[in-house]
Amino acid sequence: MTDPFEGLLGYHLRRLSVIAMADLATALAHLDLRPTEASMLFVIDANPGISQSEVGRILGVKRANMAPMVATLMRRGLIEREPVDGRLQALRLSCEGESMRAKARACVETHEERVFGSLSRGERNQMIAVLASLWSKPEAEMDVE
Amino acid sequence: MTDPFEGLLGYHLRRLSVIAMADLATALAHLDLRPTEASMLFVIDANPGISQSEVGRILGVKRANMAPMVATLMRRGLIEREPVDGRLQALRLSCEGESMRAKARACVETHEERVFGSLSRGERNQMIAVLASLWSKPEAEMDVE
DNA sequence: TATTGTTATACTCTATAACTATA
DNA sequence: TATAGTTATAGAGTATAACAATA
Repeated sequence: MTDPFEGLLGYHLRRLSVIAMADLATALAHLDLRPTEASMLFVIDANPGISQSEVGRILGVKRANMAPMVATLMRRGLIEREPVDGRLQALRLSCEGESMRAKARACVETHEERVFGSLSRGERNQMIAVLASLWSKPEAEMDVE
Repeated sequence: MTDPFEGLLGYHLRRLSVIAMADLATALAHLDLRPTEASMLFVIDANPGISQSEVGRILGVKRANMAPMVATLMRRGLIEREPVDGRLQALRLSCEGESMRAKARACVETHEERVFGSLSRGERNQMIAVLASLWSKPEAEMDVE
């Protein structure tokens, strides 16, 4: 029988994405981190003093769902908060947070090698360029909130 | 600031997959179908007489979650069931199911054009080949149940 | 002993709505 | 009037466990 998904890019995109996410989630669980929490550490590290709304905007996570995640990272002492004005709060990694970020980064890179190791660096970069051009374009059309 | 996700294929894979799935879900909602239900119609159409366990195995959906979905499609008169032996049930599309499958297929193709339209057919096929080689390989290592 | 199909149930992720405090 | 942050809650999607019937 003919494969009904043969020409459907979206189908294959999703199947691989699900497998990759499951692998990443399992790997990060050893650090007691979820994928989104690790991403938050990466974004805050790259943008010290960023607000949590902005982190959510970058990652595509809604304000309402950011609150409990930030609370969790605060409770664990991985990030610190400092008021900028009456409503903005600047987020930064603590020492433990920076240490955790480094471990998470290593974890993610091992994961990438495990899942995408059969592709050369050049092939991966080419894929990244194509994927990024497709998902970072629809910002205007998509309703990110 | 440097983009912390710049070299991470998995990140871009997921971001695009989420956007694509949201677009597909919205499009299929006009037919009152979820993406997985549409996929089921495609698989049953391509494999008349297939069992629901086998459909689940192909799509990566667990037995326990297949039951209510099959029940829904039966209730709507889109698929029919015939006992093969005491435990296997052969699934087939009804007339209405075949009509719905055709509509869903058109819907999916329009969706693919909308999301991936900036890629040539050749680029898409190349992407599909790479993605398929990555996700259809780990069958052995992954625990699909 | 392994498999099909079913039910019940829990957990995660995400979405909406409403609220406050502030710009 | 718009935005930041919070809380509560509802809805998908997916996970496990247990069961009966059958191979």
